[in-house]
Amino acid sequence: MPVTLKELAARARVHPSTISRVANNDPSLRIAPATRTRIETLLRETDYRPNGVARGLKLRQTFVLAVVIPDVTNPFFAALFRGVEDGASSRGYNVLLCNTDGSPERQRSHLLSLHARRVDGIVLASSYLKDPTVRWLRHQAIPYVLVNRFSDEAQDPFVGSDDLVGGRMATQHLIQLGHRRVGHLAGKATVSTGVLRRRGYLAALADHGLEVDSHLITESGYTEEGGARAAERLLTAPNRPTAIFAVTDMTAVGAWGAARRMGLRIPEDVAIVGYNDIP
Amino acid sequence: MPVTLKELAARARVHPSTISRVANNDPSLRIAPATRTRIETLLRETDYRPNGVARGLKLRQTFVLAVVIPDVTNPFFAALFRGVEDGASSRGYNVLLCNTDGSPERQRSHLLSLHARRVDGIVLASSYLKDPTVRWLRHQAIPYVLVNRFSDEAQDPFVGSDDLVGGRMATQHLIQLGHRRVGHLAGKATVSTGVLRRRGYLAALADHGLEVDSHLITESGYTEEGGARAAERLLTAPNRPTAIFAVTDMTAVGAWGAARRMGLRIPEDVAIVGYNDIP
DNA sequence: TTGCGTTGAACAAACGATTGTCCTATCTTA
DNA sequence: TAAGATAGGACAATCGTTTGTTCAACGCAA
Repeated sequence: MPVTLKELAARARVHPSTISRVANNDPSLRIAPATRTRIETLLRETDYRPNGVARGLKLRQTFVLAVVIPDVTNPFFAALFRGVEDGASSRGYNVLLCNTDGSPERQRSHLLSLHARRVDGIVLASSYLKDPTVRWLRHQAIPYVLVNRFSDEAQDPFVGSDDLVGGRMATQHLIQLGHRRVGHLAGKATVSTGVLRRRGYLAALADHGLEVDSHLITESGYTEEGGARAAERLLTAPNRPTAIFAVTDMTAVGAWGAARRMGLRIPEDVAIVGYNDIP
Repeated sequence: MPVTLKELAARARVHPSTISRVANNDPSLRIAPATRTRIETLLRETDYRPNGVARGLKLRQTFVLAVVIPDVTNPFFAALFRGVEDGASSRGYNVLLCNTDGSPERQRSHLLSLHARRVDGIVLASSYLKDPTVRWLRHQAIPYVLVNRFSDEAQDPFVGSDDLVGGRMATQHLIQLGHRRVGHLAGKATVSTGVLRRRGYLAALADHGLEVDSHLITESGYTEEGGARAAERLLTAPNRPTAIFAVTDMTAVGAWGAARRMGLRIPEDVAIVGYNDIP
């Protein structure tokens, strides 16, 4: 059992508060040098470290953050987490990681749990449009920031890329390579990235006077398998696209695999562009 | 500010302990049905959830686990984490994720922090041979399990693959394909996986009466870049190997990239086998 | 009416740490 | 030498829950 203030106090024959003040280097403490030395030695000998739980209760600060993402095996989110953890741990924080798999219920239950745990802050990268959980979060006392995806309806703290512009640029790139039939593996209509990147795709087509062929747009979700299935639909259809803009890199990878399995060369037979910049 | 037992007690005109007992469905509580209903209604109305920090202090159980790995952007460790988190969160636990980048100091500081936080358990997947941090951990009251890598010197709880047999099988596979000059991108001598897989490699060579050429063994570390650099060394040397056994999949990926850049075909010019089963 | 068993809760002591306040010697100074 | 200052810590409340114990009021039987 780890040592407590009370035990140390008994050993040093002083009051626990005195130990605490020495350990925390409280400037308001006036203490005899000899006593201070005695206590400091004791602290070192016993390798005392204050109980973080008790500390959290008293200070109302846990030094724990949380990152909520769909799935950490997706390299994009793994990298996102690393960024947070690197910054946090160097400042004395630890970071909880929660995977939602895109399930609103899992997200909700995770957030309730994080709230009860009194984490000091939440990075939420799996929000939906008009997300009830985000709505709830707004009324709680916990600082939070939405990442990558946002939830409309209100101004939440948000950091992410401009998906509209990004989707437009990606599509434009394909068009400028000479492609006239550009397909889109679209994200979900309930997620900001999906909606905006699709809108960017449409804008780019309009920019170049290309007509929208609804058969060239198919929902893929955000997984590799989803991308593979969607790409297969697109590429087996009559009059298939010569290029594809995939809503994320993971779906692009899926599309890539599907195209290869169908014997298509990339980029000669079909060009593929993703979105995320994963390895 | 979230609601507390004391506040609810005031509103329901009962003692806090009574609220607690109703909330926890304490069987030892005898209570008038009317009072119980009143309290239950109140609990629902206020959406009361006990403060996890206070609870953790009193119960001496935090319902927090921790996973310590070198780097979550490595798909192998990301998958490892997902496994833990899936099992944990369905049982009411949250999981802290710590990246060490293979640095003993970062590992040590993380473990001290986790200890102070009174996590309920630690999954450590970044231990060294004769690891002082593991040595320390053995004397603490926290349950732990070593994963993937182990630390010798003592019997720690461990789960992982048999790296000796695995390394042997991988190498054997290459030999049976007809390769006579099989190179090895070796892990570090300070890590169990590195040592054992190398030993497995050597055993396989011996099994087939092949001589060990020390030029065919080069340390690569566990990163993609390390694998690339090491493979480059191996492949530019005179009398280069026709096959390579890489200590992990990430190094194999690096080797793959290096070989391609050098204009070598895989597996015609050089065969590559990794270890981990990542996507 | 006295005594006893229930009912229905209140009480209080933890869990460990933090921090504002109070107290008692020992000096200092007039 | 009496009063005030200062040094050196002790005290105690608090953070929000949990849980063993106590207790008043009531009902019932003898």
